[in-house]
Amino acid sequence: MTLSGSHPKVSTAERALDVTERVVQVRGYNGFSYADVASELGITKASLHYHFPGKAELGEALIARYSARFTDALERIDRDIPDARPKLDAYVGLYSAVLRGDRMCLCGILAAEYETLPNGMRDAITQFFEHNEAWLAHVIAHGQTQGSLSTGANPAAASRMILDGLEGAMLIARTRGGLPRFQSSAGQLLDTLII
Amino acid sequence: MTLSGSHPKVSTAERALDVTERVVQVRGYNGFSYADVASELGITKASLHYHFPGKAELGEALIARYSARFTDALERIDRDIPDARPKLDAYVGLYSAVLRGDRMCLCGILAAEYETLPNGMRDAITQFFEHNEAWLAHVIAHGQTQGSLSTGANPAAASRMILDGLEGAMLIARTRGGLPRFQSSAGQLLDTLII
DNA sequence: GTCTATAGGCAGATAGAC
DNA sequence: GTCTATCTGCCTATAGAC
Repeated sequence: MTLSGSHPKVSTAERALDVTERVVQVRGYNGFSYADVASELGITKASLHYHFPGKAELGEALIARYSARFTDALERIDRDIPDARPKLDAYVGLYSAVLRGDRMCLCGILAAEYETLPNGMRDAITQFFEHNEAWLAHVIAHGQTQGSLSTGANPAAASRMILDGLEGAMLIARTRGGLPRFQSSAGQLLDTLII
Repeated sequence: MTLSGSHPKVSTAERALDVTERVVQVRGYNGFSYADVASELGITKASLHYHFPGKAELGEALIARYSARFTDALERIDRDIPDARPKLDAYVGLYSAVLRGDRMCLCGILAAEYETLPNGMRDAITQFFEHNEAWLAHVIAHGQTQGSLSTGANPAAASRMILDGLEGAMLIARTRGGLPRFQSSAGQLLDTLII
């Protein structure tokens, strides 16, 4: 971490993760190659193998960084926004930002390829969804005791519906409707779920 | 179509579609090869190329058959079940049957790989989702005029929420929770949506 | 850290015999 | 319709020089 300028130097490994993250979110894990990433970085495939020994390790590092950032974002929402419904709106905002870059949720697209992935990646994907569900359930439960939010379903069931609905909405919006369809669907979901 | 026995002869092309359908629903379009399908059929890759000139044509034939069957199933539900909510339950049942075979909805898994697919496949996927949404909207609107069903959302919005929710629930259930999680989530979705 | 060179395998696809 | 044989290209991965 540099303190000097507005353009801190970024390691090659970090830039490789940036490029890989994008191509995987667009084309999937089975739809990208070391050659894709290396050529965009301006290095060779062999150099990329120096930073990440194999595709599996690159994939695992990818999810690890993505999950850590997502966790940070969730903690920030929890800290900065007091009421439950605005928290959920901010959660939807995270998804909107991804879709705006014509990307799919990383773990959503990897979930589709689940059966072809190495075990380390599978476990990390499972944990990502578990953590998201737990955070949503916590926000909903807290909103209920706070009195700022009420729903017909219990927190665990409501959190599953939100996670499923948002991932599905992203998946389908990328084939037609794009961001407007996603936002309309996501807004309707929260409006219907929160009484 | 044979009328004779209980084991009618099935053409190689048809059997090839059966195998391809399964491997794509499990591993995705970028996760299977001509070799996979040919070896399971007990023929060579070259023979498979006789029936389907290329992977794109095989993929297009696959969606065409899948969509036609799905359309038939929807028509049957519409004809045989009078009330809206049981129709929607039967619709969910179509998804449950797919997941029971450890598969993902064909067009759902292909939606994840959308950016890597040939144009013919993309268009067919879009149409599949459009048709599903239109059918759901029609069922909901009909149930409303019938008086057997009411929802806070309008039929178009409700149909999007159902489609998104079910596709997302399938996607995530395959990584954890399986069929029980899907059915719990789907049931909750309809219960919440239908007032 | 990055390179050149290369290995070994599998991909999708075609020609032509039977 | 199915086969053998083959092509070309891309894939992941490694060895070893700089």
